[in-house]
Amino acid sequence: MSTKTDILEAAMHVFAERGFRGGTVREICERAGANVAAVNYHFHDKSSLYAEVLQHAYRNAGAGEAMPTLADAPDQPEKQLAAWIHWYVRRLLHSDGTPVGRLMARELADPTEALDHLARGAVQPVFSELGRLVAAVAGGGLDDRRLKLQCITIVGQCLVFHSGRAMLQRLEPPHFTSDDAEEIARHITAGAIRACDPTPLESRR
Amino acid sequence: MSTKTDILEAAMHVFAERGFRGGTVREICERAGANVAAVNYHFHDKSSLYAEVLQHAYRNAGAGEAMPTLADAPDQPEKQLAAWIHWYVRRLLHSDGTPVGRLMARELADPTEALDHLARGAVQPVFSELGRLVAAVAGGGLDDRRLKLQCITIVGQCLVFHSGRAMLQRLEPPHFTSDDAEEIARHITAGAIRACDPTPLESRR
DNA sequence: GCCTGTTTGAAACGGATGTTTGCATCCAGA
DNA sequence: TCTGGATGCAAACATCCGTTTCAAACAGGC
Repeated sequence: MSTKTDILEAAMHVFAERGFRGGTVREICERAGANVAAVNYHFHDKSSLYAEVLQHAYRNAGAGEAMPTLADAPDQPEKQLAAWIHWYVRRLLHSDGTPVGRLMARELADPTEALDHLARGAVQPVFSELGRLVAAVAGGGLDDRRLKLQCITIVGQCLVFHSGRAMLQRLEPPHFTSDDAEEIARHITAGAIRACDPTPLESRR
Repeated sequence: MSTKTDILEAAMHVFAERGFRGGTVREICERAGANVAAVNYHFHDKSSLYAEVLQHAYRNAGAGEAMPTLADAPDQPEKQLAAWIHWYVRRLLHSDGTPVGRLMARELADPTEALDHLARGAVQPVFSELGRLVAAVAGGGLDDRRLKLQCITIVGQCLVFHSGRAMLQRLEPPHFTSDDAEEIARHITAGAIRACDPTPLESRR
């Protein structure tokens, strides 16, 4: 039974590094110290192995800190929103352990049928909680579309530091690494809270 | 000379659909109505063809519409920043013709050596212009790191509507399509201009 | 120890892919 | 008309990949 889990672990890293097509079963098996035929014996084929890798990765992803929610402190929505953004940024940048972030990015660039299950099961709850937090900070001053827009742009600001990392590193400095997660989170939080302020743009001076 | 451009055009669509590894020389040539050896004759090899496709796609993206710059109206930085964001969002979402967005997303998820050239040649100028615009709107009230942070988060907010599209469509409505480019751009612009306001967060009420 | 079902291993298979080769074709310019 | 370089084409080549085969090694119940 050790061989099967070894292959699963090795496949997770190989698929995260090289993608589904780029990752070869030979590299997976070599990394797992197993024979080439082991993949087809323990899993039916390469595709089934990939599906199990995704499930395994997402199941073990929430092993870290718990997501901050509005219910934790209903009277301090701004503090909870800040905590949520900090949690999300740290989750994205501190990819110690399972490289679930890279697997996710690859799924977005090249969606398979596994993305539907992932969206409903793992992403929607996180997104819904962000919606509750933003709505609470805004105090009901946002309609559905503006609320959704605000949530998407918050997530986008966090995501770009991970998904766009390869590009950002090739542009001119200053650069931002995982050590700057707190600075990044503070910046995004400040912008998000200001955006929830119902004051019109023209009267801010 | 027609064969070379035919191959370039066909390769752009094939690489956008299937990625660099997934797109085969044979499919490209079949689509271009050329022989398999044409790729290695006109371009050195598959990698060089891919690099030329990336540059060609990014250069011709949103052809006809020039990037708004600060130099166009140095006394109206906010208006120019709004124009820049609108231009960038429209460029990302209205991918009529060249599928530059999908190519970039794939390149970010799976960087090749072509990304270096792309970053220096095509992306850095666009990013630098955004930096000038944000600096002008802020009126010199931002240091290097905060300026860079602001630019990255602006780009991130635009990008997420494209790179995260597959996921966003699978979440709960309301959804945003390319028809909502103007609404999206206005939302991002409003947030960006507020973020450049040097007023401390606590005194906004 | 023997039998039975499970797991591992080396090798090979069949197919796909990037690239090369050798020759045919075209087409200005002498 | 002849020529030489540029281009196009069919076929072959070399390599890599996922998968299969089949026999050996193993584990546990009798």
